[in-house]
Amino acid sequence: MKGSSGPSVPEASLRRLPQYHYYLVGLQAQGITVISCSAIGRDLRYVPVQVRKDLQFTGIIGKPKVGYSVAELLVAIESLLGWNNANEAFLVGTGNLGTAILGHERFSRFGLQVVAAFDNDPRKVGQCVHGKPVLSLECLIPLAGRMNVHMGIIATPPEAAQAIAEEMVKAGIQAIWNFAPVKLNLPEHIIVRNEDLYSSWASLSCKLARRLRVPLEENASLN
Amino acid sequence: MKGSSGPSVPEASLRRLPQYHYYLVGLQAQGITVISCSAIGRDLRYVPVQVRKDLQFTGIIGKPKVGYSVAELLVAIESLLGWNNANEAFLVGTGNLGTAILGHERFSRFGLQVVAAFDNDPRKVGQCVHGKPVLSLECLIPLAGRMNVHMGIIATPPEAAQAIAEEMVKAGIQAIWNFAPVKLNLPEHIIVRNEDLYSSWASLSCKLARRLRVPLEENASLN
DNA sequence: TAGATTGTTAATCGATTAACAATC
DNA sequence: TAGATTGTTAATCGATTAACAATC
Repeated sequence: MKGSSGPSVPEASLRRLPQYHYYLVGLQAQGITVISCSAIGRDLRYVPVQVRKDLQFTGIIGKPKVGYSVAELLVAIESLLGWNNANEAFLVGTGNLGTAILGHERFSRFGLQVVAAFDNDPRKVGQCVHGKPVLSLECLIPLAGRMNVHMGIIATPPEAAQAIAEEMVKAGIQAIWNFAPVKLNLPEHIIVRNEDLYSSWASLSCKLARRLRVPLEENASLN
Repeated sequence: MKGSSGPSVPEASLRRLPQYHYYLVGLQAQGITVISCSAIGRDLRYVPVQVRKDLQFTGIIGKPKVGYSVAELLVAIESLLGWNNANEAFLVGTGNLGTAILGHERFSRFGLQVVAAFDNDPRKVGQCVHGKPVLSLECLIPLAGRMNVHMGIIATPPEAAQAIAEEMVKAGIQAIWNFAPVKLNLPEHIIVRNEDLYSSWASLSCKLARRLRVPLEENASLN
């Protein structure tokens, strides 16, 4: 039993959907109203059938020989991703990264609204960062309940992340976006997304090291 | 022909290796010198055989009934990921995100050393951000050649990303870490890693929307 | 109509997991 | 030795791609 909201979207498709979204917004700005899988695939470098499979999860039905309605797709993707109604979120940790996230006003267009930030540094508490109040960590639990916040963002040093996450769970938060490079140990039902920059860096760094290590002539045959 | 550096590591393992690394550093700090797959798996929530498969790519051979040498694993992972010798990198875009990356001094421990930042805002050029000089974009190509820099980080608004990436390629840069939410169109041989925060956000947001949409009783059976 | 494009079923591919022999 | 743990081969699973019928 998968609930009443259709089949669950595979992680891989979920990662591509925002790319289609960004692309479709661009098309709409150019006044283009219909688009085919092959055109999307050409511009975004995916095979057309993959685009088709992904778009099927939106429930939008295309017209053979014509394509899909750009406007319909946009609405459907936003609805599928939950971007149509705002998620209010708390952010903990107002270092460099936390500050950057607070300042990224573009997020608000995609349903993410950070309503308050938290820090344990008394010099920061009481200040505003990018227009958001920085509060003491002790306020997190009482405020989350009162404001009915379901989402938490962790941008603390790794050592603090687990404790903060547990606080968030106690506060009734259901989904956590974790920017600290630690695996969080939390109850099954909490939705966690780890944004591990070291993992990404590893991928890049490994491939470059490989490239620089092997003789130049071999590079062509390397992927 | 896959080059002379052993079999290429699958992306999925590559993403887990930094997690093992972080975990092993912690063990070493506690004075633990050997560790088994089952212990790693228990703490990091992976099945032991997966840990074993991943660790095999390091080339380190464990001792049955004992486990793996923590020190050996650390050295091997660092070498595999190319973290043992510094990659000098250029960063373009000194907005919130670019500033955060520049300030993340922890990266330098993992072989990433940003040597210069670039921006097209004349008010920023000539300043320093987190100790790194901000230069005019025109300096990128000549400097990259002279300093032999192979890595570029893009932290610009999406509209600028493609043009910057092309500049980087002209400058001889071989690997690009792209934080702008656009698919870059570049020659095959350029190594690109997209750090698309919207993709991550989509995954989280979709799952939370689903959770909040379905009746509470069904949540238990939802994953 | 003819041809391009969608929708769908089947085949392929790669990654994860299971099973089990080898070893300290 | 007995038992835990590694290393490896085979089975499973899911995602991608190929093939083809349906449709405007």
